[in-house]
Amino acid sequence: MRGKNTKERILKASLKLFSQKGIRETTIKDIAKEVGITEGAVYRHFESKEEIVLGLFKQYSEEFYNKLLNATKSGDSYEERFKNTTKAFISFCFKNPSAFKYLNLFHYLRPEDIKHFSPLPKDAIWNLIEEGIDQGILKVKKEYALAVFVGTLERIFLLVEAGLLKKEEVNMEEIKEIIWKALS
Amino acid sequence: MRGKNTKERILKASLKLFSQKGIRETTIKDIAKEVGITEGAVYRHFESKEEIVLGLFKQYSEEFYNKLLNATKSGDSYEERFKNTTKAFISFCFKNPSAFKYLNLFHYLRPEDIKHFSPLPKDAIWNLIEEGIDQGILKVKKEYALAVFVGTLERIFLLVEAGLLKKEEVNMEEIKEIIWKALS
Amino acid sequence: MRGKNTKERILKASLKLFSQKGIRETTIKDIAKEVGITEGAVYRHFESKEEIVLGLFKQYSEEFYNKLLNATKSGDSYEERFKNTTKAFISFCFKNPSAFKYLNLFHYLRPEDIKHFSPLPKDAIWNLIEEGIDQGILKVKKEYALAVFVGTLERIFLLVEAGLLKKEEVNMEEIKEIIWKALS
Amino acid sequence: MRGKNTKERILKASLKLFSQKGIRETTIKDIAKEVGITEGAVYRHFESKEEIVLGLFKQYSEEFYNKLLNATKSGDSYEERFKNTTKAFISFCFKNPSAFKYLNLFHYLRPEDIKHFSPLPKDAIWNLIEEGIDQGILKVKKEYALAVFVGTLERIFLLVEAGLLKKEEVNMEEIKEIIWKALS
DNA sequence: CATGAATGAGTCTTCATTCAT
DNA sequence: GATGAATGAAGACTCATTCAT
Repeated sequence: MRGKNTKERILKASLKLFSQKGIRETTIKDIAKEVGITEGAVYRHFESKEEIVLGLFKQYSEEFYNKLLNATKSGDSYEERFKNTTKAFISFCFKNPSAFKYLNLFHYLRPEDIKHFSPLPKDAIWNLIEEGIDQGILKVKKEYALAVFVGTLERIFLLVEAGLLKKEEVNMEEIKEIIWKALS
Repeated sequence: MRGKNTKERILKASLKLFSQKGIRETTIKDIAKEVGITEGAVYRHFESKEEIVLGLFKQYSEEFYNKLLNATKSGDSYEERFKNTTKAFISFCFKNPSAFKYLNLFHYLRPEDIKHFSPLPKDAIWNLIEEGIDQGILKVKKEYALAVFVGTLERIFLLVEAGLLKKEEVNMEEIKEIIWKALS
Repeated sequence: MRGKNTKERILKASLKLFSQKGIRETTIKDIAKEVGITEGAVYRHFESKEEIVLGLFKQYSEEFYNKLLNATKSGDSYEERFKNTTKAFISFCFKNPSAFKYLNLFHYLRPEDIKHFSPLPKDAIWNLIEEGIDQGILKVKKEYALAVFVGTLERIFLLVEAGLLKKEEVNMEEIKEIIWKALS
Repeated sequence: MRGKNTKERILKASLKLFSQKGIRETTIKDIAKEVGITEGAVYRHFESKEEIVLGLFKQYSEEFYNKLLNATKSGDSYEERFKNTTKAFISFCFKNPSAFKYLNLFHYLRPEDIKHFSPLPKDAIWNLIEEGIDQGILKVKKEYALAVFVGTLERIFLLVEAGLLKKEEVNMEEIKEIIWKALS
């Protein structure tokens, strides 16, 4: 074992580059260079570029899902659980901006691939919303609720990424209130 | 007649393929075949693939911007203008799904390229929102308002594209109300 | 059309190199260099190396089969047809030594691939032999007869190729007599 | 015990794989896996893949030669020695099909390499044939005799390998008669 | 002696672009 | 204006060989 954690380092470098430049635009050589090894070495750890691509999606998709799922369960009232879920969402975005960008990339570039994975992050939110509607707390069509929830938070993230909004200016409490007001 | 509008046909075919498969995944040969010409002929109308890519962005970005801008001006009250803008947004999405998907691709894959263009569709919305805030009608931070507006509508579109929401079920009136409630 | 008959020239060069060095040992670059083009150009004419490999097998396998089949039908007596078939075999070998070597390569390297092709050269001989046995002219098990016929002639060819026997010393008449004696 | 005879086990595994898939198609990793060791370990026993390739040829070429040579000497009459040699040939083929296929591979893929080795199996037969001709027992040109002898037996083997002839149906006595009739 | 990570030189294949016709 | 053959620079992947452990 010459390098330590090479597999992990490859995944990390891949995520970074994929989210920065895109999947097709990132070559195995780019990844190898970022890690500090040669192209061939990558293939000792992964059978193909596709394995890296899908492996990363699976890993972060599950991680995000679990974070959201936990949040949907933590809190005394429905509203608190709702709030915690928006927090968890925003929190994941900003702690793993590369991962979040990467996951979103799939909506546009590889919608077909997404179908093979479950559960997906949105499923956690979906369930939360359904529950809110069943209890009469949320008052809008569930698809609209999902769109407001996910769409708004994703855009907040993109505005920060684009430099149009400062990270420090992101006030989770306020954002949660806005979404809550829209749906209830 | 056959050779007429070849440039337009190339753009149309490119948009279709780019939005379906991605830019990198679409070759000049693919485009030529879709148009019914040969590879070399494409280069009689465009200097490079990049010219097509950016040309398309410019064209639809401007078209979308203009549609939105007009909408922000048409209506007696601010609320009506706001409503008309959401309608114009949704309307553009569903009439030009390829173009909308294509424009969004740039947020993830080529954020740098976007900066060279102005005005961008969001600028029209941005102005509308600023105005609403100045007049005390909208009550939230303008970045949040933009996030809710654009994020929600984009997600509605994506849900339809993904088959999770039927086009017929999209009720503009209701959606406008939700956004309006969130921001006012 | 910059070069003439490029496709044909690729096939010719491939056959030559494959039969000299083996299929795996011959690269697309080797072939391109032999033809006087670049690697990429090969792919305008063939989708893959495999297409060249199998295409060549099919082409010469059929040609050889047809030559043999015609020979099995030309002649008044069975013996004369038999003789003509040995002549046709030897004749094909020496006129197309590359092709013959190439076809034989498949017995050792790609026996599986052979199964997908029919008819094969040996089928023509097989039928001739069966007929001879049915008529009571040939007196040995048909598999043995095939082995003597094909094995002997192939070895004659290999001895010439190896420089152990001069082409001019190959006396078809005599060889036919030997085989005939063995089987009748 | 496990590490014992590793060299032999590598050779055995290599022969098996080479004869099944071809030399180029067999990787050091394949061989190592078959033996149950790792790639690096192979290089503790052999300096290169080429050393294995040639080592195997040498080993089995000599073994086959010796078997044939012994047979050419065992028997009271020339005819009996001739018969025993055909038996020895067939016997070697069927007891070591991998080795026989492997040796034959060289006729097509690496004729140059063969020249460096002597004696070769055919030399034993060559001498037997020359003797038969000198004694006036065999009546055909010696090259033809060699072709009939070796070609026929090799083809018998290939027919069995291809599943076109059952091993049980191979009657050495009869085959020897056919060859003898052809040459005497 | 053995491991298996890493190297580096290929190998097949793709594709934007050029250019002779 | 159009064709499609050819170029040339990459890109994904392979594999014999080396080497740190």
